[in-house]
Amino acid sequence: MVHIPNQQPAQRSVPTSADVARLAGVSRATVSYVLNNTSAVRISEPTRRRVHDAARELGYVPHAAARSLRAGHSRMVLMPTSEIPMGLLFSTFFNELQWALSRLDYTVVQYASLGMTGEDAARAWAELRPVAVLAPDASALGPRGVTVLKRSGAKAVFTLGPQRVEGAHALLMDGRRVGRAAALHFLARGRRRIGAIVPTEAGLEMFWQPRVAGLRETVEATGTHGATVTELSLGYSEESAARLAARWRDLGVDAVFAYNDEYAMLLMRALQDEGIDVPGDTAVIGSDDLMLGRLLRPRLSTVRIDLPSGRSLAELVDRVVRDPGAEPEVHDVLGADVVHRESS
Amino acid sequence: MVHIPNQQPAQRSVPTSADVARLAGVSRATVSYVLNNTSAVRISEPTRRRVHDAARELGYVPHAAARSLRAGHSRMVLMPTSEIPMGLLFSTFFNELQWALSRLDYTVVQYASLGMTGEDAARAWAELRPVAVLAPDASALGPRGVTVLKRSGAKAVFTLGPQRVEGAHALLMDGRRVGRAAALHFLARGRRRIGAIVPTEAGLEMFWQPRVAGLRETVEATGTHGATVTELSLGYSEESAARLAARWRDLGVDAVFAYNDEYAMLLMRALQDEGIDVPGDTAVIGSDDLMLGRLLRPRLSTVRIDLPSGRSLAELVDRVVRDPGAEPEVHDVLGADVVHRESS
DNA sequence: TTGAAAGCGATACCAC
DNA sequence: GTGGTATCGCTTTCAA
Repeated sequence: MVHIPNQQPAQRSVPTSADVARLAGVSRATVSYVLNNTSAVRISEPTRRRVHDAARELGYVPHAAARSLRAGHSRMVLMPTSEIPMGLLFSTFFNELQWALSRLDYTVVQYASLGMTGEDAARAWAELRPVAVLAPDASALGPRGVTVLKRSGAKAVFTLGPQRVEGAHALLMDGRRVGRAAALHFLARGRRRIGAIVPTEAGLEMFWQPRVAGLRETVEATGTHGATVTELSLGYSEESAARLAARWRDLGVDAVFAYNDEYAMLLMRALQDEGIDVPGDTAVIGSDDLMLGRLLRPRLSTVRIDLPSGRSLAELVDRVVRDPGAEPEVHDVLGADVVHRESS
Repeated sequence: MVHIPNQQPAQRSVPTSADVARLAGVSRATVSYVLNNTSAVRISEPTRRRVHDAARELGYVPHAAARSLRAGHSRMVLMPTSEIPMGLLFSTFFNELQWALSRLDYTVVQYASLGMTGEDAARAWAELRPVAVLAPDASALGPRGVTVLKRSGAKAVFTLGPQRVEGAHALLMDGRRVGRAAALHFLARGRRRIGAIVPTEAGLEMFWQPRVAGLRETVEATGTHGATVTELSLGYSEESAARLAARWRDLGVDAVFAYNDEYAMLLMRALQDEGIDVPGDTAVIGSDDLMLGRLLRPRLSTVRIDLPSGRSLAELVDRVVRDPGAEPEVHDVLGADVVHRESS
């Protein structure tokens, strides 16, 4: 393509270390030594000065790609993101992790991988030659994907989520524990006919399915006589909640576990508007322990989810990067306990 | 560094196109042609096959850095992130934008730039040679920063936030409009002594200061007799809200604009617990139009903030990347209107 | 239709 | 102390 310098008179092309060298009257090697403060080589003060001045004058900035190509490795940590909006809890967690990693001098790259799955996605990620990959969804990666990543030089492959996968380290976040905590709470308080509020919004299955499964399993495992679990769909709107509340008495449910606090609050308000007493007629419990749940009357009971600190996970990642040979470990990182307030 | 292959027996190094060429018995050029489907060159079917097979067998994945180094440009869009957790509204917006960009075949990279400011940060970003930079905080970038980025080859530099900066395109999100909408609402309804709830949490100034400024300006501009604005600090906790509510009657405030709906809900509950009638004694308005505000009684009035779609902004970025010569434009993208419910 | 080779930008070894 | 130069992996022009 022919490039005619038009309105941009000063559109010089991007300065390279060669330009700096030329201007300073030294070799590119010297430029590199000075700018990287290479300790193995001593450069005279006047030369250093000339190089620094030249670099400043040209506005020279080193080229990260060229550097890591030469070095044969980078410090990029890849975090593929999915389109679905996770709740406040998880986005806070990911944010923290990201910051902790950058504090350890990693470059964290969030990469949106449009509807690819498994090996295809892994290949796309591998092109960036990340030193570590933190994939939120193990199922979409698969053992083949892990192999692809490792072959391409990734020293650490982690999955963060409800599943694990062969060959990768896992930060296992077992949502079933959330459902289990709720179930035990209800059963201990004599509730038997348990509803499970499930969001109709697409893409959230990854979060609610394990929670409901945990609820079910626990109810069945305890073998409490007459205990049942019923799934109930709820969209995130007042109308949807009103519709569900309108047929509530027919459902014969005396306790309900909601996917999270927001859905719980929505439902609880609709139940109250319908004249149903909470917790008298129906006990309600949410999850995530949002501050706002305390503002309702009765105050919302909830399952508090404990996630490890971003810092500790960043350190774990760092450790694996430094010792890539180690056997993949599974870290069970999700804790869940009931915060009993007034709605249950 | 000496590398002794120890526990990992199959630790062959990462395959390159040269390895593929060797295995397929062709040259590296041919490998490139085949794998990139170069239309300018026709390769015989048997050769294509051999190359593909070899690539598959080796698990070959091209090296993005090498490729873009050679190409002289990349399609990376850099979005520096700040440590502060923005609200749901903005994180949704950024998410959308990110996805829209990746749909336009850009690689979106979120980069955490630890406490650097201005030129330093810009230099760190420039090392990645992004084709575009979307910086959330104009003030921290500065005109010098913009220059650095452009010098390093960035075709589009955008700021997204309440301020603009010389040389960069701006997606101006003028928070003062939010305060203005609230002020007009209160004044029209005869309220005079207006409180402004301001979060004590650090790092949020960028969001609330413009809102409060807009509130102030508007009250002063209308010159309503006896109208005042008082800033009131509130931490995100029930205790903090209770403390503020306890001294409420002394404050003599008949209307209060909260930084956002969450703080508004927190305060409103505390006021009610203190026996203060909302909206009778004090009108309350929040902002962001959270669903949960509708669940309180009275339903929370709010200032709804309109942000443009991620898609339209992604297209704007794309347009500027394709025509980098264009004069920087300022796009005023934040709309604000009052949603009057019951608390005001 | 295929191959040889230049070159993108930075670094580090080896001479001088 | 400083400078040449090979090299990282890939694309692309030019010749064969």
